Amino acid sequence: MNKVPRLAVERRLDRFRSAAAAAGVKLTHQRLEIFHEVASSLEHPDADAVCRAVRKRVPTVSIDTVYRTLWMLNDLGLVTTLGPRRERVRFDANLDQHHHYVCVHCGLARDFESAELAALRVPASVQELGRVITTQVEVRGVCSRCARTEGRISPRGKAR
Amino acid sequence: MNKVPRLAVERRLDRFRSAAAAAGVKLTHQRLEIFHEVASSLEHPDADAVCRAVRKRVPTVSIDTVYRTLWMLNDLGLVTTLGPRRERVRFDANLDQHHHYVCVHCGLARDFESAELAALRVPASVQELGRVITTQVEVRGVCSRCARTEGRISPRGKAR
DNA sequence: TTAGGTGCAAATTCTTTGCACCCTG
DNA sequence: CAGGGTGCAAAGAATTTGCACCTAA
Repeated sequence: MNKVPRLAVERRLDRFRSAAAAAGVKLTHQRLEIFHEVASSLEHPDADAVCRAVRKRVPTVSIDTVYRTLWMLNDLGLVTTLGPRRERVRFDANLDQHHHYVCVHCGLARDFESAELAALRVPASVQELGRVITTQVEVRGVCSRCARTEGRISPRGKAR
Repeated sequence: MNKVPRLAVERRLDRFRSAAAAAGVKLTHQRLEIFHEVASSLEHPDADAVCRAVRKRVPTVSIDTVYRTLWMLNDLGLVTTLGPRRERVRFDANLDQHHHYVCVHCGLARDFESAELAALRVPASVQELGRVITTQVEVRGVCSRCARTEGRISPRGKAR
């Protein structure tokens, strides 16, 4: 349950300040606290966890501000998401070892296999975290159909 | 937009039939159609897509039966999920190339880095699908804390 | 000052659950 | 025939949105 090194957090906050200035978004107390929480945590918290943590310092923050801020940070490229990217659960009947290519624009998903990937082993640091059950590669990109359709792609704009 | 080869679908259906018998669950018309839909699709459909497809053949299936069936198939180990595993969106402020270890039991997530993984390149078949933006490895397992707590782990039982 | 940001409450969306009837084994 | 399975309707949970007031720049 370590923390992100102080220096790294500072660097991230600085990056936020510049990005905010560049994008013309305001640096509110709430936003700084929300970003600080994500930037200093190794837990990859969800919105609710961020909200609860931030409330210790800003008791009035609301969950909707947390969501709005996190997605804004995502749009600014300052945070990414783990697991669901605003998608629903999807099911997969392919039980063979395989990996996924997912289009961040339309959600298209395809399996792929790779002997090279199948051969790789996870580093020792991972073994220390616990037992390993599966190892999957998730490649995110823009599928050729979307690339054709859109002049410019926003990895997560208004589109849902 | 190819299909899963007929033979592979048959094999999957057979596996379902045996697993169902072994687990003592009934092989209803709905379940067969639902599994057939997932087993023959390359799309990794979500519950709603499965429901719509199945309704073409069984107009009365309800979305809740689809959900119940899909999770049952998951519990039987006949399907897996892509992306969200019944989790919420989680945020990550680490912008360096890294990978994730996620405990399927408690949801603990940790970053890890690996020169070996960073060096690997995706197969050509993936390039054909579209442009690649990120490549991340997701290792799923049971963290040591959960392994200690639980005698036996169900990768997704009642626990939520 | 003033446009963008916040909190509140209400709306949405996705998913799950209770229950009475139905069908597989 | 018995007990699990299904559909319906309603509940829940997570996330988003409309709006009036607030505040950083």
